[in-house]
Amino acid sequence: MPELPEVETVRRGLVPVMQGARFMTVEARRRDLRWPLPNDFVQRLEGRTVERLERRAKYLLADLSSGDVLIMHLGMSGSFRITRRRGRKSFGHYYHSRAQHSLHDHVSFLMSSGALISFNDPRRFGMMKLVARAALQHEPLLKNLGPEPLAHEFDAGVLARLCKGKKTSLKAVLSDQKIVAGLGNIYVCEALHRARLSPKRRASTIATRSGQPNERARALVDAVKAVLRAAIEAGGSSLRNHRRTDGALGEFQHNFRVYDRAGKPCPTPGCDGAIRRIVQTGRSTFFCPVCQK
DNA sequence: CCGCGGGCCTGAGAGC
DNA sequence: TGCTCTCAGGCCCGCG
Repeated sequence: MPELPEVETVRRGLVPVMQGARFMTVEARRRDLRWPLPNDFVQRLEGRTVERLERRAKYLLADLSSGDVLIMHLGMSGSFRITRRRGRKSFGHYYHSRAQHSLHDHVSFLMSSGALISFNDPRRFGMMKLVARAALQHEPLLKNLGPEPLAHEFDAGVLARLCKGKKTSLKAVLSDQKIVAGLGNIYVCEALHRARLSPKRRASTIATRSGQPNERARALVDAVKAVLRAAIEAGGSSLRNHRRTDGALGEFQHNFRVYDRAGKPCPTPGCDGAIRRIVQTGRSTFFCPVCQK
């Protein structure tokens, strides 16, 4: 489900109720997420304060007063929902444990801010993991991630160097979290269309032989940044599972130019092509064969 | 090292 | 209505 804009939308929703707040009660109803939650999961959270809630690629990172970092990932179908704790303060635990949780609400946090945060994930491809902050740079989930696409360090030169000599497609390269971290199937397709580059194009063709960026590399980096910024602005894309933490839908799906639009006319001004769906490395790709070269 | 396909899960939607 | 089939926004692993 969630790519960078959706995860960032979730982060922004959680910050007001999590950052600076303490875990009062933690419940793990289902521990068998992508990987099992550790046995001491609840104890290592309860009583701790979230000092900062950050995002790296598609991971949420909660920096805790204990020196641990809670790493969270939404997988394909994960979402966080905030409801206000009802009743008197002393009834907090009662309402938490008896809360009207629904099927697939696997983990919940009752925070000192008064918020009840529920993690819902039907497919259970999501995960939560606790690691010591001091060991974070060795964390296997994070250590091989490429640059953040919205950071200054991600530019045409960096992308060109990473694509130099690569025989694989631009679609595969942009989907690779080791090259650039945070894009997924939707935003790769959307960025390539904005840059007018074919998803089938060999990645090496955005760099000179020496690895210098060409005009295509610049267009692609600009397109990636633009589409991500616009999608964050719109609260992400809601296809089936993504919701903002207040339950509202994201809006960026209304701005898709190619994703899930097979057969529809290409939105590029002056282009009379129709959007096509093909399969690359097992996943759907949507593009316009006329204006994307 | 690199790229590909399979697998992990559940649910929605299409077609019969 | 209900069955079967396909597909879904991610990522790890093993294979060649």
